[in-house]
Formats: sequence, structure tokens, C-alpha cells
Amino acid sequence: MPELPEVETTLRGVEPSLRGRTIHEIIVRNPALRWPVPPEIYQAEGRVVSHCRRRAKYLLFGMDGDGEDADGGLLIHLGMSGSLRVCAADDSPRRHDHFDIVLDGGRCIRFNDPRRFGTLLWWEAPAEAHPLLATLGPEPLSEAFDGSYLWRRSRGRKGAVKNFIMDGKVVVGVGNIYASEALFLSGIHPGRPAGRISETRYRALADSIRDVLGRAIRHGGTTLRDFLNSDGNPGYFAQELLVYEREGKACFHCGAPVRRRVIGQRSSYYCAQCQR
DNA sequence: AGTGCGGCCTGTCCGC
DNA sequence: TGCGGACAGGCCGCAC
Repeated sequence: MPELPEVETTLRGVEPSLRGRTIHEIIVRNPALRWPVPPEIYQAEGRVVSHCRRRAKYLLFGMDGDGEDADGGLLIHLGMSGSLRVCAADDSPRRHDHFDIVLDGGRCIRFNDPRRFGTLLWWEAPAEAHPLLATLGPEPLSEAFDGSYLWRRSRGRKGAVKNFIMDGKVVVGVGNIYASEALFLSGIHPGRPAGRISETRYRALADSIRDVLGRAIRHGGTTLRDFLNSDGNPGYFAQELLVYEREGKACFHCGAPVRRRVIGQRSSYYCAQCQR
């Protein structure tokens, strides 16, 4: 469920409670997540969280380091339905609360995930060498990401541009909602072959991706069904969505009905008038 | 190498 | 009210 803005919102929510604290204990109630929770994660017990950061949709909490040079730490992915919340360690767990990171001082970071597509793993420095992180493309909000990069990477690709921008090896963090939104903002039809789009149009697309992700972060993410931030509150970007889940409703630009089409097994929303 | 698909899970909603 | 099926925001791993 959570895309980049939701993961960033979660990071900003948990970091103040986590950084500089000692992990007292990790309690795993259900280790059957996307991958079984490995015993290595217990290395975190008794150690200080020196930094918290995000890479793509992965949360990385480093231990006992100075700056970002910790020798290892926890890697958490929220999957499609996961969330982290900050609560008192003695609050009774609810359904699907699969693990707790218990901190000194009586608080804990609690992971809830109905669908169990989430992840709790251990990484060894350098984090970027972890198999899940090693092949990832650039961050969409970084300098390395722009229209000419997208254009270069897309040469020769015949698949739909929507699948192309959702490919984490091309650029990370663009999920189904924001892909539809960014393509609408830049006037590009989601089904257009990626290799047959000009550099000029890719510049517009890169700008739209930055714009929509940046605005979604400022709104605390998008809550369509079940995303909650670390305080247990929803995000407010859903009211800003221009095409996503608006099938049959009037395009805000031209008034034509918004269409839905399955591309790459995911629902895609677009305006056939405004997007070519 | 690029592309498409199956699968991992539970919850919700919709039509019969 | 019950039941089956489709669908949901991710992403790996496999076959072609």
C-alpha cells in the first residue's frame, strides 16, 4: 500500500522517538512476513539507534554509528498494508501487530500489517550492498533523477511508460497511485511505449513525478483504505488526486470522463483527451 | 536484457 | 444473510 510519500511520512513520524534511543528488546509475535524474520535482527537489542533513513520504500535504522556509518541495522518494508506506530510498550497488541521494537523509556515502535507483505530484516554495512537495495534506481527527489535520465533509460523499451516508471530499477518509489497522477499531470498516455516518448516530454514527466511526490509528502501521504501514519492518523493527499479512482468522473482539465484500464495487471486511470 | 506473469496474504466490497 | 470472486497502494523470482 504505502508508496514513497507514505514511507517518508512514517519515517518522519518514528524518527524522533527512535534516534538516540536504546533498543531494549524486539518482540516478534508473527515471524511469517514476506520473508521469515531472521534471528539476526536480535543483534539490535541493547544497541543505540544512531540514524534513521529511507531508501526507496525501505526504512533503514542504523545502530551505534556516527552519522551514517553504522555497521548494520534494521531494514523494514511496509509492503502493501503495513504501518508503524509509536505507542506505549504495555499497550495491548491488536490484531496483525506482528512485531514491536521496544525502546528504553517504555515506548515502542509497533508494526501492523494485515496482509503480511511487509519485511523485517537485518542489513550489514554498507546498506546499499544489501541484495534488496543493490539494484535500485535513483531516488525521484534526488539530483540524479531528471528527464534526460528517463529518456536515456527508456530507449528501446517497448513496454508501457506506466510500467517503466513503476520499475524500481529505473526509479524508486513511484507506485500505482502516483504513476497515474504524474502521467496525467504531464499529459502522457499511460499505455504509450516508453521508448517512443521524446526527451522534452520526459522532462515534463520527471517534473510531474517530483511535484506529485513532494506534494503528497507535504500532505502526510495518501490514505485510500488503510494507510495510517505513526500517530495512527490518515494522510490527506487523497483529496488532491486528479485521476486515481475517479473512473467515469469528469476530467478536471477538459471534462471528459476519466477512464480506467488495466496495464501491467494494475488499474490505471487517465483522460483519453488530455493524455496522448 | 526486457517483459509478462504467478504468488505471497487478508480484508472489503459487489453481485447473485 | 451467505457465498464466491474480484480487487487492493509492492515486488520478488521465474519463464520466455
